Amino acid sequence: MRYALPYELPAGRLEPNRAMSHTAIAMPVEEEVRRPPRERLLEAARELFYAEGVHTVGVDRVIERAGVAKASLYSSFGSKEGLVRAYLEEYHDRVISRRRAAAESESDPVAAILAVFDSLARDYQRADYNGCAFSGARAEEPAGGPVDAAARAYRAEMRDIFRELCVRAGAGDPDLLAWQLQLIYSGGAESAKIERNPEVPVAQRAAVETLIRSALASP
Amino acid sequence: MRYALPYELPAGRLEPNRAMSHTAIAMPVEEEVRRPPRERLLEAARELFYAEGVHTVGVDRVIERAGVAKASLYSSFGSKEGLVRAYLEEYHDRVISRRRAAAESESDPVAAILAVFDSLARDYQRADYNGCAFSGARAEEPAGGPVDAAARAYRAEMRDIFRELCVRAGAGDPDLLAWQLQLIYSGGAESAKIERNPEVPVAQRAAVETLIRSALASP
DNA sequence: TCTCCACTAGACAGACCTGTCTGTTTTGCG
DNA sequence: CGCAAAACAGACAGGTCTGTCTAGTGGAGA
Repeated sequence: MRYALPYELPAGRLEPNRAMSHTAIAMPVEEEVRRPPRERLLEAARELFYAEGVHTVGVDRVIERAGVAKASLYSSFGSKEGLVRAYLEEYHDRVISRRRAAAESESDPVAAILAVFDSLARDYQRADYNGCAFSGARAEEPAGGPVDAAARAYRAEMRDIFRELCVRAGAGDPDLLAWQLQLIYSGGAESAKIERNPEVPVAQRAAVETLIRSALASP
Repeated sequence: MRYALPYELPAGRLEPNRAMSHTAIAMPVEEEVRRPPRERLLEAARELFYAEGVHTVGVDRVIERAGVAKASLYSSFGSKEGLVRAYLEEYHDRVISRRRAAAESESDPVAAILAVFDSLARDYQRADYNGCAFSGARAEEPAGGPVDAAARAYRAEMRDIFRELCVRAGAGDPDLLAWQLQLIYSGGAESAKIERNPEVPVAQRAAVETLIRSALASP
């Protein structure tokens, strides 16, 4: 049925899509290859869920921002809950790998711990910083659900990163120090989210240094 | 029209209400005076909003738990948002006054700071502990709203409590120490909410002691 | 005893939200 | 070119949510 074209189809369809793929003069950087719906959905979900909360944002707003049909969402993720799961999974992997990269950029374990916190503090400067995605998502539903479990897994992995560095640094009680660092880590993210005050990263770094120094001094 | 009673009204009305105000044998403690709807609504809101989130819980569930008509909610609070505001206000006053009481139970400022954290740690042991109500409510809506402002006010007041104690304790930089204590405070609440691990209050207390000791040692 | 008035019970409107379904268009590939 | 699979647009069903409204009830005080 490609013969019977609607009357003004060309104009009507070229307007919303910013495709204009092949004009006479080729665009120098042709990076306008539309990424697949699944990726665009995940990106839209990341932006909207992170900024406004998982519950507040409806699927209609997600598909609108992604520029995708609703059926694509349900064929890719099964349900809104599936999209939320994928959103949190992507967040988990992305943040953990960035923190690991920060840690591995320093060979000295103490410097590595400070690099992890500096990596966190750099996030505070983003205009759209809104705290930890797990902390936010977890607040929107009662305890014991799948989001709760995902948040625990995320925290456990962060704590493992800290613990290994604390062992390598020779802390007297590496487990205790790892827990303490996680207190600062969560508290910093939460404080920066609500206060947006430059004192937060300053206090955070000073506290980390003090706690490490104290842990290294004890036998 | 009190003459024309519905057929089985007595049974129908006595069952849901646990009134049974005056039986033959008087109850020794007649504390069953039904508290006014506003109070019952606030109590139900506190339980439900705190446990499951402001957004998740609908007004129907609140009035059902309160045993109150919907019109009473809207005449007392104007809207659901009004009830949420009142819920957060009550939380603010209740928690702040408990922390102040803990601080004032000790004349030595360092002991007072530790008492504030012990007061927080006692909350962790409650079966229904679910973190800081402001942290939870704030996560359910975008930044810049009234809940955001209420959360900042709550945190500012807690920080004032800490700062005054840090000044009295003679900390080298009382502002910095107050910020550090708030990092531990928020991080402890968040960690205890998700992990429910007895290591949290242990690490919390140790971190507070270390940070205070370090702040007192510096000029 | 009578009269307000706060309260209760519940129906209802209107908005919104998730998830399904239909039909059309685009696109990738042989 | 031609076909099949994927993606699009959007209507729609069924449910839930907030907030309003009506009708009736009970108790306190004149």
